[in-house]
Amino acid sequence: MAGVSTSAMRATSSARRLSVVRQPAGVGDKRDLILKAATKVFARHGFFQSQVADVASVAGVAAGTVYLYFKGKDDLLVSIFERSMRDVLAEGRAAMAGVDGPAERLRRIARLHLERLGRDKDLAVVFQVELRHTVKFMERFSETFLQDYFALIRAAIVDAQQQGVFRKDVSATTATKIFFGALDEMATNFVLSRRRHDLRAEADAVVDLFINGVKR
Amino acid sequence: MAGVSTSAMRATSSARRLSVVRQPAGVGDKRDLILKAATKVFARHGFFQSQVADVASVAGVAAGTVYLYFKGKDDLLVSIFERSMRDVLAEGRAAMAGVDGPAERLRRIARLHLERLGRDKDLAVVFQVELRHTVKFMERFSETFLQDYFALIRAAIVDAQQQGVFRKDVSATTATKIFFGALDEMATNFVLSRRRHDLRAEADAVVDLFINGVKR
DNA sequence: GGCGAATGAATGACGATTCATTCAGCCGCC
DNA sequence: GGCGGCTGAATGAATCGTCATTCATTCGCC
Repeated sequence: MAGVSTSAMRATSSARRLSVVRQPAGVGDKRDLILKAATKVFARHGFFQSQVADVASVAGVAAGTVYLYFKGKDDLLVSIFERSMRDVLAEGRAAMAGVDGPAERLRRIARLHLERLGRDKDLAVVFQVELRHTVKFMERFSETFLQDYFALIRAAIVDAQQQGVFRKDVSATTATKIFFGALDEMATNFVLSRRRHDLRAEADAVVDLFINGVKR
Repeated sequence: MAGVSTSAMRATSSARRLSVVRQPAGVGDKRDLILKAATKVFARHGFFQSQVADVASVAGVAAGTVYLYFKGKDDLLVSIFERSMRDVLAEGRAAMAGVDGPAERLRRIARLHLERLGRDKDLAVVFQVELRHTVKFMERFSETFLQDYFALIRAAIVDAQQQGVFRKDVSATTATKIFFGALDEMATNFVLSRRRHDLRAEADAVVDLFINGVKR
């Protein structure tokens, strides 16, 4: 515990070099540090079983310090969510630019989706499990993140339909849910299993099946 | 509240008629009553936000009574899960019997899956949201229920592959996850939205897309 | 010396669980 | 048939632990 504390302090102070205003670098770093610690702790023990004091100690700060950066325990979860969400959507939109083939677009989304979660398992656990604690929370989750994310997928599908590449007799909305659902299940499976997963291959499999079906 | 209490007592005592041993009928009823109340309360407020006292009061019993039937709060959740699970699997297996076409089998599973959840929204909420609180819990969930449920789906797919109706170049396991994931997302969507859903139609859409894909 | 950041012990609330007590039906005895 | 006492189910107020949060104090830098 002393070790964690010490290294955390070293990290903070070294990041503070040469800035006139100390806020930006220092504050950003500590906020990040706490958020990262919270992700880890929540992933390992679950949100309700985690104590703020644990998060603080993993971050190498005192319990009270958490409250200098966050409104409360809930705010930690919300912040983890919002930060990642911003990144995902930005990355997703960027990846869409300049890609035309609908199959290729869906493949990009699928790979991005699974590879991002594959990169940070703690984050994946928080997204697949901890963020779904409450209908209240999930509704909020849906209304912001999913809304936009679904729109991204849906746009690719609608385009393909208009180009005559995809069937027009399936609702784009339904197809979107199915595509997302398949990806989400892959992610959950990855989170729950100890085996290694070739997430890129799984992403491709989802796209293949979504487009071609299982029929011979 | 007095009303609830009274009717609960009436139910109990009326069930007690003419039995030499009073346990069986009476106990079963009260356990059920509490379990039903727990489903409702957990669905509305979330497991961690729910108090045992609330569950008790909805069931029309005193807080302490809950502990005569269940080991503790967790046990309520686990029991809801296990009871439904038993039913679902039995119903699923029964529905498989005597159906040959793989498409038809999948359709049966899909309809059963969504229609069951559609029938009792509180139960649906508990299954889609509350049962996924913790990686620990989800692992348990996976290892029992999903294991068997996946096997049910997988068998249908493997059969179809062997009959030459489905492609053999996709892993049956992967296909199973995708199929389940799609259904699960439909269910979650239903749980989170206020709109009415034609769950039978959605089940059919999932099967159609799963088999034929979106390609024109 | 003064300032803001950080600390962490103390507080207060909350809620799961317990258990001493009540209650109702039933039995055997007179 | 009626009565006192037994049994075990049910009660719910009190207990006990557990944290989230606060805030008086300290720290370290300009």
